[in-house]
Amino acid sequence: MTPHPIVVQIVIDKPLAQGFDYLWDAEKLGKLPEIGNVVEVPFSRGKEIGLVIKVSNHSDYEIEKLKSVERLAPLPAFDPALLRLMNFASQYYIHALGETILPVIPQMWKKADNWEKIPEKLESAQKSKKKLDVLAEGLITQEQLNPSQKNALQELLASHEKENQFRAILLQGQTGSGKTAVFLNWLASILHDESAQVLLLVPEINLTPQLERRVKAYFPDKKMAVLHSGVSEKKRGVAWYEAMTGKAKIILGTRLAALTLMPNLRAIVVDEEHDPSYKQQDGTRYSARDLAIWRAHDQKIPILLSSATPSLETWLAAQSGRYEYIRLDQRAQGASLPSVHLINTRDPQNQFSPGDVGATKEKSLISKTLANAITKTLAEKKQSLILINRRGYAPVLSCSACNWLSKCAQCSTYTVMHKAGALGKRSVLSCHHCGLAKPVPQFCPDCGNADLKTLGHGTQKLEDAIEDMWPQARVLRVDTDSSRKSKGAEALFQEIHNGNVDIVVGTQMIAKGHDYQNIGLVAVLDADSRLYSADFRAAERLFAQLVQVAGRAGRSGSSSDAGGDIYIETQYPESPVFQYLLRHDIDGFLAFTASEREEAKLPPYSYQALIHAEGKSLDKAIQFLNELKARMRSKGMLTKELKAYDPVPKPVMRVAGSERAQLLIESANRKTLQEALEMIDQDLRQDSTGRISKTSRIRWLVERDPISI
DNA sequence: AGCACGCCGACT
DNA sequence: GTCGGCGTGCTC
Repeated sequence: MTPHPIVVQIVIDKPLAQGFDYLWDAEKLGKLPEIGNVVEVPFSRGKEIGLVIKVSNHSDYEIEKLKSVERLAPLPAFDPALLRLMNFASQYYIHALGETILPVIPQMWKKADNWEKIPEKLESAQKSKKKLDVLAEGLITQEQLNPSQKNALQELLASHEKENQFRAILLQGQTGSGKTAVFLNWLASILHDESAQVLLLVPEINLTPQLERRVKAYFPDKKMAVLHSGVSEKKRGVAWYEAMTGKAKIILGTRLAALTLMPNLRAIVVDEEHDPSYKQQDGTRYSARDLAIWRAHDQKIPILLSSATPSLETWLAAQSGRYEYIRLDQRAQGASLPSVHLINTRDPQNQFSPGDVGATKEKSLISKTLANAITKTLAEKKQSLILINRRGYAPVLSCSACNWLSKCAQCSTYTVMHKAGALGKRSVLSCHHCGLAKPVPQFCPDCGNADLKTLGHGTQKLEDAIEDMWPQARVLRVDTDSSRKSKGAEALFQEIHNGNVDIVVGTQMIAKGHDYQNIGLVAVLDADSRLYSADFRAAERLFAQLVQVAGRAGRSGSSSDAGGDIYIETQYPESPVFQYLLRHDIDGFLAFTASEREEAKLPPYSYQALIHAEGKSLDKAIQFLNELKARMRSKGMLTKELKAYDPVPKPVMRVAGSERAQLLIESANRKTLQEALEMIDQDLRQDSTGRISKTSRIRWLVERDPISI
């Protein structure tokens, strides 16, 4: 053993708070260790991929017992800026450092056996990429900016001399106002510097080939790396490598891209910054938008947040001057705002009566008023989009004789009836929470009665009803089921673009990220289901979705007439969500929501965290959380500053056989909450005496800034 | 998180 | 007598 062994501390992808020390054999590995190196180490009986977080000559552990680093990945070391971000994320979201860092490494780099063969792979990827570049040529690379866009761009560029400085900018503008063109032009100016890299974050569902092509067309001579879960493993591995080596200048990706190493990162754009998909819902439950802002601040670079309906947090920051505020209210290309129509479904005038021609009251799932509007839209040779946020045929099957309802065997939910597909597949009852599907029974399992009825309706049933009502119309259903069956969502969207469809029935996914040219009407059928929810953010989300949906109807760049119509069926037309929407008053709605939240001391006027607990029985989960709360009290943590509510079952209490509960913790003070969460985490991890009995075998998780409660 | 070790109940 | 339940501790 050498007198001065090189010792490195490694973190691995396990929920272990500490790192582990290993010896570094510089001769065998060919290099001295660097903080941020990706390595393979022996761990327990197997091997693990880890990251070097410390290099020294000693270990608190017995040197003789140290194992050695096996291999060093042919990757640049994670730089200090990225490690600062990882450290912050790990602390803030109360997750082990290793569990925060390692999941960002693409699968291709997690197999150490591949490391030697990787250069070839990278080369073959280069070649196949060339083809795409050729395809991208010939696309429009410039767009005419209208005066409003030019102003916005000027404002962005004006403070450009403030290099090396954090700036947060909210770019707020209606759908169709041309936000994308503005920020792409802004990024272009930053990319004048040959080595500069920019990060463009988009919500999960918005990253379509369309957008990718558009960005590519803007920057034909810049290398772009696309990072999202839909990209093949190999491509992702290559893109990630190109981002971290600085080769790729434009990194376009979903939330996971926010944690990618970019050595020359100079600007960040978060498109649709309010979108809930920026919040990761498993693993480290981070908000990619919030982390991006932290990163921009830390690295002293500008970040632009773009949205038609900003999150309340961002909007307030812009209102108060903490963020720069750029408005873009003029719609591009003369497109005008759609007219919003609220259909009061309680008003009999809006409903079919038995004597009506066309559809009977029983048969029609939509109001008479809406049906008339669709007929009119068809006559005008325009397309209609009909949204209902429930896929399948019907949300539940029931027995007309006894009170049997189709329930999932392992979850506390009803199973959704899905009708047979074109491929002769059987109709099934499927659970949308655990995925379990079984054939639809012929007879009631409880009483044997053959008369089983569906309750409620989803996209499939609506599709059937629409086909019945307008037999001559071409109807297309777009939801995760139909896009799985055909060649994916893109193929379906293409059908709409090509004008091969008259009426589109689908879930929210139709409304995202696609600019259709010939939409005359958009209808939302189940808005009420999300209006009065236990989740205080439901109205905000619904509003944002409705504005987005309305934007689809308003896009009519090619035709000169006014924007289309949006119809919303509701029992509560007087609700503020709809009233502000009627006036297209986004700021009014946000101001109203802000005052409500302030009064109720809800976020962003307070800070929250959820402790999730999951166990074999609900009682055990609740008991665990009660014990935790009692411990918090006995430790004097529950003060005026920090409030713990009572543990409650989760909205879907039982999933895949385990039962779940949650405890909400709230404080007006961010730091108080942070400290409390750290204490709770330590307390729960401690394996010393006096800890909460592990007898109940509860799996628990701390979630910071939950977006739905 | 896994996984092995080890200590108590119903049974191939 | 064992199989296997799960509480406990450990992983450099």
